Formats: sequence, structure tokens, C-alpha cells
Amino acid sequence: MGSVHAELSLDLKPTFLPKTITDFLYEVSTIGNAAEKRLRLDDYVERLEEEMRKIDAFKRELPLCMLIMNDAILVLKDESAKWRIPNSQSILEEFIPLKKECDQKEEIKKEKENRDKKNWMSSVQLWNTPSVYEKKNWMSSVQLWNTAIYPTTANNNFEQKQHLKVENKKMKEEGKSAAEDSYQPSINRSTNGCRAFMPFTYPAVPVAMIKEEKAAKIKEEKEESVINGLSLSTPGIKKTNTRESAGASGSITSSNSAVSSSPSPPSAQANLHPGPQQSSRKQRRCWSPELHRRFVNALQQLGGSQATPKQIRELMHVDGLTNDEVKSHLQKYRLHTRRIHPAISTPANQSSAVLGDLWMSQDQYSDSTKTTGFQSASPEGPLQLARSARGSSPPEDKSIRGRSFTTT
DNA sequence: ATAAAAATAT
DNA sequence: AATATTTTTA
Repeated sequence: MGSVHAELSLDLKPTFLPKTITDFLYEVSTIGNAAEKRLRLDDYVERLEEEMRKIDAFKRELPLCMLIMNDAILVLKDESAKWRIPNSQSILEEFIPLKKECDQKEEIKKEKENRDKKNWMSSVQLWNTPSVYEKKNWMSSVQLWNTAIYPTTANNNFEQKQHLKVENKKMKEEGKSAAEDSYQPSINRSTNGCRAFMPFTYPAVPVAMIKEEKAAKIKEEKEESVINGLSLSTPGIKKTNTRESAGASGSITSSNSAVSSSPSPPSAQANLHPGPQQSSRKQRRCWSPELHRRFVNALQQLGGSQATPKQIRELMHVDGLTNDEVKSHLQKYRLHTRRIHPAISTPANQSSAVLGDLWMSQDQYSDSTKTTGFQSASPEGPLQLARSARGSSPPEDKSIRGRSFTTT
């Protein structure tokens, strides 16, 4: 029991590891900042839930463990709910104009939790929901340190590019791979030797080009690059993924992943070698409810409007999460919330309300799937590498913003 | 075939 | 950093 603490405390910064829940609650009670309280509480809950998922496989043998953990989670969640943005309501108004909704949501949440608590024993069989997510999440977590490959703009010559393109086409047809040689130099400048190879350079076409043409061109190139990548090495992670998930089943609801400790499946090898060839596109990040919850939480702490992707990411404390990803998510989030905001004033309980609920109160889904299985798993090696690599790569920083209609 | 989500380009 | 566009997935 004691050693567990040490392990857990390794990666999370000023993480606190109280001896008992009571201790923990006391510690939290000494914190003045409500947001901080929530953060700590939620963080703990999250870890508990993660462990819950781990022992889920043994729930029959360890019913009491489950019981205790459930209880702890409930208590902590409850406590967290108490400190739900007490004084910073004004800040939230932007995203949550109606406090009623908020309360309602909490009620729903509690109800759901209670239900869960009640049912968790009786519906044991139902718990085994393998779900496609597991695999997916696992993959994404592994691939996180496959730093995205950005095409260098080294090759600005249109003609040359075209030429290369043609040549490549030809080669694809003939099944040759000579293209590698000609393209490598242009991407060679990437600082990291292990950086993946980008088969094609970026368009950089003169402005004269019509938009359509341009778009078509880019598209064409992308297609080619994909094909090239496929033929070269990584045989379509995405496609494989798609097919598998599609074939598995349709329902991807709440998944209590019964993943065992260390993720070292056979297919990992492909990802562990960021080496030479990589497909150009990044693995799709799945925003699990848990992730989203963190996201929203961070957003709240930052005051919603002036939140920048970078800050959000920092506050989220999620390993391997990219600014880009946060940016993208933020964009989507803002778009949604924009839509909803004006509609709420109308009493109608229509689609907008539904949407709003979905987006605002996803807290209630706080358990279930979690994308970040690596926090306690085996983050040490690969993670650090990933971090440093990412840090040194310049173009990984981007951010998002929703509609330009803000009142900053 | 379409819409929504995420990635990437501007 | 914000937004537009493209690509992928459900």
C-alpha cells in the first residue's frame, strides 16, 4: 500500500497522497481557493475511477473493494460539487447563462450516481462492456508521442513539386520506392533524427492559382502522400482502425475498461518505433467525457472568455495533450456554445437545450471512458521522450477560437 | 450519404 | 491565436 503512493506521486506534480480519505478531505478543506479545491477533489476522483476500472475485472472477487471505492468516489464528488464555482458565477455566465440548468444537472448527476451505486452489484454482468473504445484509447495513447509531422516548406518550386508528383505517381504505379531518396533531403532539416518522413513538400503555390485549383491540388497531394505512406510502411492505421471499430459494434456507451495493468500488446511495436516512415496524419484524439470534463473545468478556472488553448491545456494536466488538440476542441466547443446561448432564453425545450446539456453538463459522465490511461500506467520513458521531442518541435503550437463575436 | 469531430492550413 | 478548410469517423 505504501509503495503505491510513491508510484503515483511520480508524475503528478504537487500531488498529494493522504493516508485516508478523511485526511484528504481535511487537506482540501484548508485550501482557500474553491477552484483549487475542486481541482484536487476531481483529480482524486479521477484516479479512483481509474483504479476502479482496473479492478473491474475482479469485481466479483473484490466486492468490498468496489463498494469502498464507490463510496469514496461518491463522497469526493459530492464534496467537489459543493465547491462548484461559488463566487465566479459571473465568469460562467458566458457559457452557462442559466443557473437552473446547472443545478438540474447536478441533481441528475447525483441521481445517476446513486443509481449506479445501487445497481453496481446487481448488474455485474452488464458491466462487462468491452467496447471499442478501449482499443482506440489505447492506440491513441501510444501514438501520442508520434509527434505530428509537418511538411517543410523547403521546396517552394512549383514545377519541381509537380515533377516530383508525377514521378511519384509513376513510381506508385510501378511499385517502386525510389521516391524516398528524392524527398528525404527536403525534410531532412527536422531537428530530431527520428522525425518521420514527409513524402511531399508543401505547395506554396503562387497566388495566381484559383482557389479551386489550389484546393484540388492540395487534395491531390495529400491523397498521394497518404498512399505513399501506406505503401511505404505503416499500413494504414486509420483504415484498419475504422474497419475494426465498424465491425465490432455500434454502441460505444459507457465503458468500464477492464484493462489490465501495463499496455504492451503486440501491435504496439509499430508505434513504438517512430523511426523512419510514418503516416503523415496524427492519430485522432478522442475526447472522452472525462477529458471534456477537465477541459470545461479548466475553462471555468480561466474565466471562459479569455481562456487560451495553452492555458487550458496546462490546467488540464493531461499527458500528451497537444495545444492543437485543445485548440480544435475549443473551437468546436465555442461553436456549440454560441449556438446554444441565444436559444436558451427561449423557453423551448428543444434541440438547443439538448445540445446545451450535452455540452455543459458532461460532468455527469465523469466516469466511464477515459482517454488517458497512461498517467499511472507506464508514462516514464516514452512520455518524457515525447514531451521533449514535442517541445523542441516548433510548429506544434496553434490555437483556436470560436466566432469572432466576442466581447473581450 | 451526411453530419459531426478532429486535424491541419491559413 | 483565431478561424477556415480538409479529412476522417460514426
